[in-house]
Amino acid sequence: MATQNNTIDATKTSLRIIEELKRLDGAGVTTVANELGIAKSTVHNHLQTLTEEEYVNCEDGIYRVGLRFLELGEYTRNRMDIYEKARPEVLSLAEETGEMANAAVEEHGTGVYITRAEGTEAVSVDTYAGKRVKLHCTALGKTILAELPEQRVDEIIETHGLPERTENTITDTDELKAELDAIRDRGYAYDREERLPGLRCVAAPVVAEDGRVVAALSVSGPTTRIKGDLFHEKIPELLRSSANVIEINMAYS
Amino acid sequence: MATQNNTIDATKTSLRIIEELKRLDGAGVTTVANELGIAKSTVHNHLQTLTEEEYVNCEDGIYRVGLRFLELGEYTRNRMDIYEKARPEVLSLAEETGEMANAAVEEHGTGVYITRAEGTEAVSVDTYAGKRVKLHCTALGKTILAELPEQRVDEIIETHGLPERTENTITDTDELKAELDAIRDRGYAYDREERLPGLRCVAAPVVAEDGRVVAALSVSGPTTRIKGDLFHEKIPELLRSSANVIEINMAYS
DNA sequence: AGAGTTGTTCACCACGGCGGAACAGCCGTC
DNA sequence: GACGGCTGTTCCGCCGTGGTGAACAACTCT
Repeated sequence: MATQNNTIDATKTSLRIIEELKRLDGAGVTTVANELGIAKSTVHNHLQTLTEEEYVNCEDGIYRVGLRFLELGEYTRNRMDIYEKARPEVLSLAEETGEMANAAVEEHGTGVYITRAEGTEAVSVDTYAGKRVKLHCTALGKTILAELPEQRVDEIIETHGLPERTENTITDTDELKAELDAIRDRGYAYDREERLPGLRCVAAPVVAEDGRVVAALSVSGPTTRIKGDLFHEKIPELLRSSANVIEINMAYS
Repeated sequence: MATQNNTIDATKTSLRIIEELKRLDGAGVTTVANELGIAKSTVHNHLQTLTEEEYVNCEDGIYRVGLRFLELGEYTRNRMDIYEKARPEVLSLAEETGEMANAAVEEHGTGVYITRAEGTEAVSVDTYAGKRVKLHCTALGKTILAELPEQRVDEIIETHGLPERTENTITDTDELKAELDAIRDRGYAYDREERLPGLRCVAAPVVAEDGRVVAALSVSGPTTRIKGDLFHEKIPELLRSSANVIEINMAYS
């Protein structure tokens, strides 16, 4: 666990314990200790601290992640102007298409959903606000990548790799670069079951005045429904239109 | 900073730095260091760690709380069955009253909003999902207190006190106890500008089969509008009805 | 170019985080 | 009801590391 930097190890283990609690959906001291391969007493001390600070709850010996994180998360989301600008557009996208509409931003080289809305026909998938996804295997992520400087794209590929999620996932750097060029020309991106089998996705970027990409919008639904004109014309048009509204709103405020 | 327990100090300072970042809406190393009275280098090391772990973002020397917290927060909220049961009721309460409707739970002796909805006439206040409020000065909090065992109420008063928020805030223990008795008899609670001037609130508890209070629902609006029959009859009735729906839904699932 | 910021690095030192073992509660089982 | 087998908790010692202040670097303003 030792690192060359002056980085604080205790904090890292605290965070790792929290992430483990999330992964296990709540657990006891020994379970976490075994899972992470650290001493029971260490885990106990961390959990005691986190509980005292009200970031973790303990009930009947089962520790769970607390709502303190919701406070910090919602707070930071509400402070993002892109969020309040994007939310109405995501809602109307969901209403107009009847499918699932999402908005995401890039953070530390991964995509983070900031809001989503379900249309009347929407299939529920594994996404929720705050959910993090790899950029290369989603339409949202690929539009964002297409707008980032190439140097940054290389960095992201370097650190995150191009892990395969389905048989359609782009796992080759050159292939991805070509795809990004195509997306940039086209103005929007497709996800043809590259992250989840059966799920198609269209996404368009929201670009600020200075040319930096601030977010991406997407509509996703089952391959059986998202096809033909809808896939190639209607949804892309709706997305570009919504993105445009947001871009204008952000420029004048 | 030393404590008698085996509690981890490094984690505490990390958390304190994060809370400070939230309070300051983003800040640099020196600002945080001065504000907390700890060494620059210490703050720097913590922020570097937190950035590396992707809990904090750094842009142009300004550190901000990251969306990682949203991930954990949304995740834990979505895992609460009370959340998905309460959400539709909160929405319909907002629709029926036109005002702001909320749901909150108790955590570590404070009230935490888990969801809210704005009616067409709703005034925007300072609440958001995840927001934490003292229990004694809100209708939501008082209904929860009224359903908790007295021993627990005493504990909470002990640790949190009864700080004055407005001139109407109940700051006396005996007075609060009497109010809780009245609430228990009545089945719902009032907030007559006890937390914010001009804001009135009605709340009802959601109680599980075993008698433990799991959440509270509320409707809030300006004193000028929330009055008369609405305040004393209609809204309380809507709240009790919604609470009942949730209670039944939770019992059979 | 200077003086004021800032963020970063460095090396030292004491203290506290880590771990192992011992202790304490709690639940079933035979 | 004493016994294992499981928890969570406490205790203590030692090595490691988190905290610090001062020196360094990068940067913005006069």
